[in-house]
Amino acid sequence: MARELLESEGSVGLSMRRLADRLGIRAPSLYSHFADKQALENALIADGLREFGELSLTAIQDDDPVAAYLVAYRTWANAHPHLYRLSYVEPLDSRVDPAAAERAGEAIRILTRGDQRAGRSLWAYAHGLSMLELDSRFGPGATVDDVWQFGIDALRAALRPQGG
Amino acid sequence: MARELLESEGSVGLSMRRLADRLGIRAPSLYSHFADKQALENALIADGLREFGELSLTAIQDDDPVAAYLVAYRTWANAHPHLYRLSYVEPLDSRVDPAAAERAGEAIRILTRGDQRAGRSLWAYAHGLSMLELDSRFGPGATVDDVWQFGIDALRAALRPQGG
DNA sequence: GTCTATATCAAGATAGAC
DNA sequence: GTCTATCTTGATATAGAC
Repeated sequence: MARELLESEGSVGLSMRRLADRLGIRAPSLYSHFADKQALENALIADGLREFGELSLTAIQDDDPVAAYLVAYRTWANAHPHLYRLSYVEPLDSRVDPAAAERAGEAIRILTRGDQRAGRSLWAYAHGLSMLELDSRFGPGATVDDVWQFGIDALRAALRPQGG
Repeated sequence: MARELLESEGSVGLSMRRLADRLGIRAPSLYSHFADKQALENALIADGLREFGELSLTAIQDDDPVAAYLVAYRTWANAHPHLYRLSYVEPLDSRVDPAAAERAGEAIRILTRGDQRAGRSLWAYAHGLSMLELDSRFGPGATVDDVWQFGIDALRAALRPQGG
C-alpha cells in the first residue's frame, strides 16, 4: 500500500498522514508498525532491492548478459520511477537491510566476474541513463532506445574477457 | 549569497527565510526580487549551467578531450554538489534560461561531433558516476578514480572516429 | 493496534504600510 | 525595496486513553 502511494504520488506524496488515509486509519497508528518515517521508507527500499535483485539475476541468464542486464535495469527504473529514486538517490540509510542491498548488486558482480571497477562503471552508466530518462533530460520526444544501445555496445566491448 | 547557502545547507536548507536571514532582510522582501522560490532556484541553476559550460569548453582543448571532459565534469560536480543536484536531478524547469542550458551542452556536442546518441551516452556515464559518488554509493572509502578511468577508456574507444 | 488531542516546527506566500 | 503581521498548509512525532 505504501508502495502504491509512493508510485502514484511521488516521494513528497508519501507522508504518514496520506498513507494512513489510504489505509483507513489515523497517522499515529502507523507508529505502532514503524519506528519512524525512515523505517517505513527503508522497508520499501529493501523490498525493491530484493525484487530487482531477483529480476536482474534472471536477466543475465542470456546469450548477451550485458545487454540483458541493462535492459532489465532500465525496465525496472521505468516501471517504478519513484521507488527507484527513493532507493538510489541520496545515500542509502544505514538501517536498510544489508542483505537486500547485497542481493541487488549480485548480478553485476557475476557479470563482471568480481571486477569492481568494471561493475561500478556498468552501474554508473545504467544509473545515469535511467535518471536522465526519468527526469526527461533528453528533451521531449527524444528517442532513448539507441542511446542505451550505444552504451551497451561500448560496455560489452570494454568487458570482453580479453579486453577487461 | 543564495549559492553559498545552497552549498552549505543543501537544497532543503535553501528556504526563503534562511536566505533572507543571511542577507539581513526579511523573507517577504525577497519577493521583490524573485516572483517565487522557483524563480530563485532557476537563477542559480542558469548561473551554474553557464559556468560549467565555459569550464567544459576550456577543458576539451586538450590532447585527450574525452578524458579531459569527464575530469572537468567530475570536478564540477564534486565542487558544487548541491548546485549540481539542483541542476540535474528532476526535470529542468521550463523557465530556466534556455541559452544557459544550451551552453552547458556545447562541449559535448563538439566532442561527439553532433552525434546525439554518443553525446547522451557520454553525459549519462558522467552523470551516473557523479551521482553515485556524491551519494557515497560505492561504500565508504571506495576508490572512485579508477572507476572513472574505466569509463574514460571505454568511451574513448567507442567514440573513435572510425568506431563511432 | 487504534484512537483523540496536541506539541512543535517550518515552509511558501500575500496584504498593505512606509 | 523593505517592513510587520498574518494566512495557510502540512509535516513528523508523542502522550495517554480505550
